[in-house]
Amino acid sequence: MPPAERADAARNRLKVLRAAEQLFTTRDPATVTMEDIARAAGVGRGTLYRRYPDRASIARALLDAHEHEIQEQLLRGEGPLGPDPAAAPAERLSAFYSAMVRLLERHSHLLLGAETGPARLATGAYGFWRAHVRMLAVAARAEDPDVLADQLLAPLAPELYRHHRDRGVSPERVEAGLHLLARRMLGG
Amino acid sequence: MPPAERADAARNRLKVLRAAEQLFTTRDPATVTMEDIARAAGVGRGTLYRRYPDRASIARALLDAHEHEIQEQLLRGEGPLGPDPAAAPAERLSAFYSAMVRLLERHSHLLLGAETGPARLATGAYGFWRAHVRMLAVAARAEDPDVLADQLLAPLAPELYRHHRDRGVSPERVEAGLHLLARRMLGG
DNA sequence: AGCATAAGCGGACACGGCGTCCACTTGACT
DNA sequence: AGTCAAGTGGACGCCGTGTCCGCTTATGCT
Repeated sequence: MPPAERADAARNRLKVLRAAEQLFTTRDPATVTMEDIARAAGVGRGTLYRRYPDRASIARALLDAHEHEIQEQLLRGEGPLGPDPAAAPAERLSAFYSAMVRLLERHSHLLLGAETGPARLATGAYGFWRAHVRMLAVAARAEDPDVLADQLLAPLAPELYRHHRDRGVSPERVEAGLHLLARRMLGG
Repeated sequence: MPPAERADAARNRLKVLRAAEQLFTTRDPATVTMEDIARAAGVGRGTLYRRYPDRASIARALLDAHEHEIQEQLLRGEGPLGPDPAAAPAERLSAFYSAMVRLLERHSHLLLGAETGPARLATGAYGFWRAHVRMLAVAARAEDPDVLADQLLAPLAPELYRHHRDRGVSPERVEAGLHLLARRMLGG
């Protein structure tokens, strides 16, 4: 097994994560540099690079816990979010959309810091969401689940969510639009 | 009126555009640098910057003609693509989707070179597409046309299209998915 | 044709972020 | 206390960006 993390390393990891979270929520995540984070955390550049190769990996580390929580609920949770066989696919997709809107609302800064553009689609998390939505599409006897899954996930793009919010659109309106999408595309 | 473009300037503009198009289609657009383009075009960096402040503006110049063609058809064309009052909104959206898939298929390299991420939503072209789709949503008596329009445009994100194509999904399958979306969301 | 002028050109330059490397420090284990 | 691997941090080289300015060349006028 891997040797335990050294005390100073752990201390620095926390300093880095705190500083990064602060910076991401304060400024435009795209403009935050590695050096900014290192300086704010009070560590050297080398120390930062030792653990995190780039900005995205730091954002991902910050998101990890939150994303895992949702993934956990999808796999084992109660109600329409979890694998309830009684719930219709459309209902389960709606519940998933709601959970994602909550995630976006709370952490869109991090999501934007994590990956924007093509890289997002190659993420492990994205693969998980796709697998889930694809499964729902299959359950709803959709024509082409592979394509449909990505198309149903497209409106969750973090940049679109931020765009809406910045223009004064409430999370509820976004959610309502997504629920309609779920009902129309997977509804009985 | 502005003085006419000098002959050498015009010559260089063409050299730049040809070189850029070549580079964009050959390599990953994201990795093409200004210097690459200048070198390939056989002009100095200063000359390049004189006209184009960044890579995106070059890609946009290359796209311009194609996008205007579609915009022209939306405004004045025949059939369901144009402003045919006899065509149902769902039908017109399907026609729009088909046109966009053709554009993506032919020029996804340029679209990726132009803007990826948040910037895309602030583009003039995107605003035009949104206005069009919004109008169709209104015609179909949709609940929240502003939000719906963006959600209907989301699956046209160039990065998603490339992602599909790279995984062996045919344009026809993408198009079929979009047509289904159009029918379900705006259909009678 | 010759000239004056402004538009165009292009390379040198400074800046900033990236990622690496390595000599030094510090913590863990005996 | 001693050993040694893990960790640290800043200096360094690289690359792309965008600007600036002295030189060149097209153009229009006489």
